[in-house]
Amino acid sequence: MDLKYREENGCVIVEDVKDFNVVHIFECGQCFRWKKLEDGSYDMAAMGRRINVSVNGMQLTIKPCDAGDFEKIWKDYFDLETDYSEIKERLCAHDSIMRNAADFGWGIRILKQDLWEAIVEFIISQNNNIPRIKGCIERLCNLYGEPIGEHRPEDIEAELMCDIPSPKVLAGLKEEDLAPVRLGYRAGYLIKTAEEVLEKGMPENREELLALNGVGPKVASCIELFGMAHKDSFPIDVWVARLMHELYGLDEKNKKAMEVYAREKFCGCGGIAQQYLFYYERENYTSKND
DNA sequence: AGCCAGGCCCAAC
DNA sequence: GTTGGGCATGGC
Repeated sequence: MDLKYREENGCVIVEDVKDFNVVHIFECGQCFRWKKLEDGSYDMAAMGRRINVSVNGMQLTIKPCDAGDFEKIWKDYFDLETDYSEIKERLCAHDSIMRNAADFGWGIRILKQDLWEAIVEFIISQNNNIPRIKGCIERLCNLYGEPIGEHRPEDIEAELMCDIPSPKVLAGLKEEDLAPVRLGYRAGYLIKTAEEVLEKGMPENREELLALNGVGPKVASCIELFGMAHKDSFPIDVWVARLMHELYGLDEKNKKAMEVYAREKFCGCGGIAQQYLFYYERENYTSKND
């Protein structure tokens, strides 16, 4: 795909961006640190940068940003060279359930996040709920992460924007050092995993992910999907298991059958399908019950 | 107040 | 290889 973009006033502006909605992307459960500002744009510190992202019509603005950073980092981070319309056509052609889910979360894109960040965040995510996960990660970053970016007076929380702490920093901690973060039993997982990564380097495949302490099949799938851009990876948590039963009639306990179904029916992008379904199920479930 | 959450580890089969 | 108990914490 040919990306039309330009630098302007320290920003990069991308034109003709389709299938891109900041709420869908940042609130669909694939990431936990993007902060919504009052104007509807989103802020984060990551990849050694601090940026703000906004969309106006089909125009995406990343600030501050230059062409070098855009080409090197954000083009892939936001998966801008993938045609999601074409993927949705294939996924929904013979699947009215998927059609509803993809109509609902039409602007979702699977982010290619920093691998170490994905490892840390999805270890924390296990047997946990999304509001609390966000709090844990924010406390962890504020306590042990590197501050990033300029303090902008218009942003009250600007000075608190910090990156995910490095393996080296986390490997040097004791569990009691993490007590203020309130990670529960996950604190030990995080420290041991940081030690393993420091010693052996970053994992490169599923087998190496599963060897990390606190990483099982579901967390490994999330790391593959959101930190390695494996769009066929199909994480099955309690929400996905429930929806595969409710919507597709599969046995709620049989994860093997769900993996087979996803592989055979979801056109080689089970991870994208999963994210449409996950967002659809969660938003409808929570709005139904309050 | 109690059930639940983007599950995993480990021991016992 | 599979199954089940235990697990910190706090959102709702």
